[in-house]
This record gives sequence, C-alpha cells and structure tokens, in this order.
Amino acid sequence: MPELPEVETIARNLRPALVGKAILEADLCWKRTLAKPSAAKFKRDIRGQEIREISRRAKFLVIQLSTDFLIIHLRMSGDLLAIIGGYAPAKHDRFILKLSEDTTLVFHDPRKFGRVWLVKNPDEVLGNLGPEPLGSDFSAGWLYENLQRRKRQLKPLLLDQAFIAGIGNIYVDESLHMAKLHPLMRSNRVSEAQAEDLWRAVQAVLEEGIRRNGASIDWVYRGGDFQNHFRVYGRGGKTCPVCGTIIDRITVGQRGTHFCPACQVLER
DNA sequence: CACGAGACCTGTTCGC
DNA sequence: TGCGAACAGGTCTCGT
Repeated sequence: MPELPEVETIARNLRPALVGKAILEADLCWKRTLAKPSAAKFKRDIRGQEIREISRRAKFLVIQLSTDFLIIHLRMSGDLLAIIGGYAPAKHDRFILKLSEDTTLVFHDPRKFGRVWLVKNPDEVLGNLGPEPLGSDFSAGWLYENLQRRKRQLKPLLLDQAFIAGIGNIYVDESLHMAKLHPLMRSNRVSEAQAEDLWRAVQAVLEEGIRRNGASIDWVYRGGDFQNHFRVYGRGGKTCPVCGTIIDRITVGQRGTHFCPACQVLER
C-alpha cells in the first residue's frame, strides 16, 4: 500500500505517540522481517534506546534512536501502529516493540514483504536512493537532463528508486496522466517543456496525496481518502475526467498500468 | 544498458 | 456454493 504520501502520513501520525519513549523489548514474530543484523544482536542492541525522532526518506520510515537508526520499509501490505494501553496480539503482527508508558509499536504485514533494519549509519540502507521528489534537488532541469541520459520507458524509470525515490504504482500513473505523457514513452524523447510538465505533475500529485492523508485501498485502511480522487489508477474502462475517453489498462513491467489513450498519446 | 520473468507472501475478488 | 485464476500499494535477482 504505501508510497511516499502514505509513509509520510504514517510518520506524522506516529511521531507524537512515540518520540521520547524508551524501548523495553523487541519481539520478532516472523524472522525474515528483520533484514539486519542478526535477531540476537538486534534484540540486544535495541533494548534501552530512546526514540528521538521519526522521519521519512522515500518509502522508508527512519526512526532515530539514542545510538542507532531503526529503518522500516512497509513494502506492499505493511502497516505500523502505535498502541497505547493493552496490546492484544493480532494475526499478521510480524514485529513488536514494547515501549515505556504502556505503549507498543506493532508492525503488521499480511504479505510478509516488509523489512526492518537496525544500523548505525542510515546510508547503509538509504545510500542508493535517487532524489526526494518533494525536495530541493529535484528540479525541472535535473529531471530533463537525467531523462535524456537514459533510454527507458517513462513508467519503469519513474518507479526506479535509484532514479527518483518514493513514487509507486498509483502515483506514477496519476503523474503521467496529469503530465499527458504515455507510460511507454522513451525517456530520451521527452522535450524540455514536457519534462517541466512531468516535474510539476509529480509534485502536485504527491502533495495532493499527502494533503488527503494518502490512499487507503482494500483491507489496509488507514483513514486517507486519496483513493476517491484517482483520475486513472484503478479506473480502466471508466472515463477520463479530462476528456471523457475510456481509460485503458495495460501491463508495463508486470504492473497494472492505467492511462487515457486520448490525453497520453505515444508518438513514434 | 534495458527489459521480462520469477521469487517472495497472503488475501480478496472474479469468472465459470 | 465451490474452486481455480487473476490481481494487489514493492523490490530483488537472474537470464537474454
């Protein structure tokens, strides 16, 4: 579920409930959820540290502790909950931190794709990420230049976290639609004006997602409502809100891809 | 370098 | 109603 706006929403919600609390004990329910280090070292090292700050980098949650960084990626179905008061174990809980003041941080993840790291240096995990799309290094000029240097299809390139970090399947489809660019267009054929449109669209769509507290779909509900404002994502067979044409659904890089065949024309 | 397929997982929804 | 197939917010690895 979580792309940049959803992870940002989670970080904002967790911050007031967790910052300042101490970690009493870690409990790992599904072994593979822990990416680094070993379970024994993890449990030993994390105990007694205090939660200093919670932030986001791309789709990662970064929890700064007294001496280490706890980094979490929710992948497809992960969710993080701060439970104040009695904690009752639930079916898909994979990892639990018992905190001071009767608080529990629960990592709930039905599909078990999510991962957790405990590291001294966050770059060990975050070092290969591209620029933050809502950050100052992401400019129209940077985007144009870097699109020229590749010859990839736009959609898979924008999903490549080493190229730009934080965009996922929903927001890429929405961004390309807003910029009126076809998902299969070659990146090196994007004009300077089109790159500027794409730059603007990516930021607008992500900002709207954050403003609406992210998108909540299916059984993973977190209170966001961006799902009620999708223009193309998940709307194959329905009409384009801009021109009324029927939205098409294709597969690109094994991902469902939604676009308007009239607004987003593939020139060749 | 670019791309497709397969893995990793469980749950829901759809078609017959 | 039952049952298999398709599909789901992500990313990694391997072969071509």
